[in-house]
Amino acid sequence: MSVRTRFAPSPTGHVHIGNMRAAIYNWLFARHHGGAFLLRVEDTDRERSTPEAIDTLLRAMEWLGLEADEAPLYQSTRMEAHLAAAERLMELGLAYRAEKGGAGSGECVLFRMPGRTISFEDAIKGTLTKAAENMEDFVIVRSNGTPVFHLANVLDDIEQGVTHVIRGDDHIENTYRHIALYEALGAELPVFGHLPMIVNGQGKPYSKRDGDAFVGDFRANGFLGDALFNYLVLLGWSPGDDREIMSRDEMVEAFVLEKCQSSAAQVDLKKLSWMNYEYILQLSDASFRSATREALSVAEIAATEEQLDAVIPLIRERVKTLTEIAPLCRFLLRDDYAYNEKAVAKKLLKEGVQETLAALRELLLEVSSFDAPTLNRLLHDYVERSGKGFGAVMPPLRICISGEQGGPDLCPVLEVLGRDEVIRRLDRAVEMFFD
RNA sequence: GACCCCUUCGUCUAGUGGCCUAGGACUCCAGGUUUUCAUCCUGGCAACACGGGUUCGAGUCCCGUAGGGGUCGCCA
Repeated sequence: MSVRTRFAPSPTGHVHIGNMRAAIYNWLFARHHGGAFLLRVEDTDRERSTPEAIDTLLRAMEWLGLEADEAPLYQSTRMEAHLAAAERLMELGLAYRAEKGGAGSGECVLFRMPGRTISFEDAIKGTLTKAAENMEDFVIVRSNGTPVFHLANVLDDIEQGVTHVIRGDDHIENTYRHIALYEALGAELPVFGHLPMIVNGQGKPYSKRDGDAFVGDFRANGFLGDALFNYLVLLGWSPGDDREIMSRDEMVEAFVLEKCQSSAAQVDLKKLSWMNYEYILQLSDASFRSATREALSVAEIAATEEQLDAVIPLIRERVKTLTEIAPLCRFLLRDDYAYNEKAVAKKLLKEGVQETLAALRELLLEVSSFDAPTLNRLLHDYVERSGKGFGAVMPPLRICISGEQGGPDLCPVLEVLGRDEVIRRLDRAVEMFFD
């Protein structure tokens, strides 16, 4: 039988990276075996499962490139089948009506656990066992007549022909119950594989306060879907060799459950940033250009296509995340940039700087051609003649025209700004800091 | 508390009894290239949780201990 895996999230409006990693592993596993990856939306919790929440889920999957092979199954449409199965189980004596104390009132339907030890071979963790005396009968239909997760989940997996259930290890306890349900329903057991949790930078479980654990937040923070995908794949799995940056094809080819880790993994934003940088470098010129256009638009910085032509080469290999684009471009496209106080204090308000700037002003005004190579020669000559050193010349000039101590290569920046603008900014800064 | 799961550098990991004086990557630190900014190059710091076994030999197998996590809903 060909492999069929599924991602069965409950749409809540946020998609946690732990869930998304499970989706990625299911996708990879199905692709590796030439099987199908399915999506089932477990939307039976009416309160939380809004159209917006489902949209958020779908968008997150699209962003990461996780296309499903069949139309999604919405669990809410399957209630009749779930209840019919409960009836069947009651007829077989495998489930029964009863009053159970607690939240509900009235009779609900409980599934009768078989009363024997249940053991299964987990594809990731090995043999897992739970003794009969530690398992109790559980509710499968509420007293209000709606089916409970366990019943719905198992029935839908059977319905969709799921052969491998790969999910978080917080489901291990559920799996013992689910196995009993499969058997009672006379269905063949799928292979189960339980993934360890993903924890935050402090090694603790992600909580509501760890806002950056949602897929949408990573996107908003300037990470690329492919980069997050690659990072998440490596968080709990490895190809068995030293490869890290991998193409989808390579991942699909190498992905096996046996190489999954069985202990929790901690998210390291620094490493994610590094990986994101590597992916940004691999972006096509057209993709980077449209990313730049969007970043500038969000930051409300206007730019013509000609300006983009000039600015992009300066920043192309300097951004680790897309969110760094706008701040880096700002001074190139507008003159209302702020002067970094620390930079000013450290590099500008120093002995001799005013004279240096005055000298540079003259040279820049007179230089025959205002292009980067010429400007580079000009600055070199000045440094040599004045004996001041680049450290005393370049940084002050840079701060005057950009407000910052760091940034793109200086001479090309001067060229892009043009002579008039550079002189104007120079005069403005000198007036501001030295008069 | 009961039951279940987990444990190699700070982090992600390689390692399936000898190839391990434990390898790679990220981070960090030190040099070098670039006399701006950044990149890049080289080097360095740094781990088998602990205690018992089994074995000629254990990071790798077994048992304990400790620590961490999960589950104990008429949520999913």
